[in-house]
Amino acid sequence: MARGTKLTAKRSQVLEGLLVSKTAVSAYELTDLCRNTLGYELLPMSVYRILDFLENNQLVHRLSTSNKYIVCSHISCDHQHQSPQFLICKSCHKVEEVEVPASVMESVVKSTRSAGFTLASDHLEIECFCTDCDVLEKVE
Amino acid sequence: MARGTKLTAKRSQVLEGLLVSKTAVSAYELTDLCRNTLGYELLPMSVYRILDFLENNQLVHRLSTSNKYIVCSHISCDHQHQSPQFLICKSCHKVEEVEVPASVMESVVKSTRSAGFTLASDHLEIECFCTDCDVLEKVE
DNA sequence: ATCTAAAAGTTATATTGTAACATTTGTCGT
DNA sequence: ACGACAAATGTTACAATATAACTTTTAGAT
Repeated sequence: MARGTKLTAKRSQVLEGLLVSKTAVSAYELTDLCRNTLGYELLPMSVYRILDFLENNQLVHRLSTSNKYIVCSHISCDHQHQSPQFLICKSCHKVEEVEVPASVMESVVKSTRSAGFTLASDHLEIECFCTDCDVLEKVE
Repeated sequence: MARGTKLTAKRSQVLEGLLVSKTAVSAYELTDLCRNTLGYELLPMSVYRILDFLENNQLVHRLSTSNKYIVCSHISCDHQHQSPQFLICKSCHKVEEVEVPASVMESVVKSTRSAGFTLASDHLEIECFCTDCDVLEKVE
């Protein structure tokens, strides 16, 4: 792991919460999950801080589209991967992770650069509806 | 405009606020701007509702990455455009709009479909740092 | 053992977003 | 024009999210 890096007990607990969770969760949802399901004593403030740490150390992704967090799927690898692209259901927040094709990433980097910007995220987020929710959307 | 569609006085005021603003703004920022700079009587609740309306009528884009709003740049056109891609400065929220290359959009649609998802947004959002803020980031 | 920096605890509060219900306004048929 | 109905807006209260500021604890280093 990078520097400034100790995976303390509390941090492991939060990470465990994320590993247990099947969907992306908010800081508060994660706090509840850790307390109610796993029996850990944690307060939202700590969870926010720890999520910050975990994000900085590439252990979790923060989905800014939904303000939720999801564990990095390559948490146990030590080699490089393509950038992840998260398909996020707007309705139920189910998340599907796929790799961003290199060509797409190149295009994004290129347009970013030529506008004088620097890429600030390690992934792409796409707002979607999953199969289940898509049906519901149309019924309503 | 689409159905259910009346651009009332209040709605115009909110739209005017967005047109005046140089960066993407949150609902609360927009409320302040409308009240303080433009002298309109508006409450956040109304602004939320009106922004909803404006979004549904393709007059504004909601940037879910930052929960801010920006006026649609093609507000006065009647022809079709490529999907916009917003480069959003994480720090100062300056927004640059560029067109998404057709090939990129195809790829996104394709990966979305093959995961069984349906695209739910009319644009892409890329988190960046602009030139000014990028420097600051590195100094801190 | 003591000093120090990092981590975690604690409390309060700022910010953002919505629910629920009341009132006003505009549109339509008669 | 009149009443009826729907759409829009007003109003209040509150839920949910996020952070600031300060205190205490913990883990290493010397």
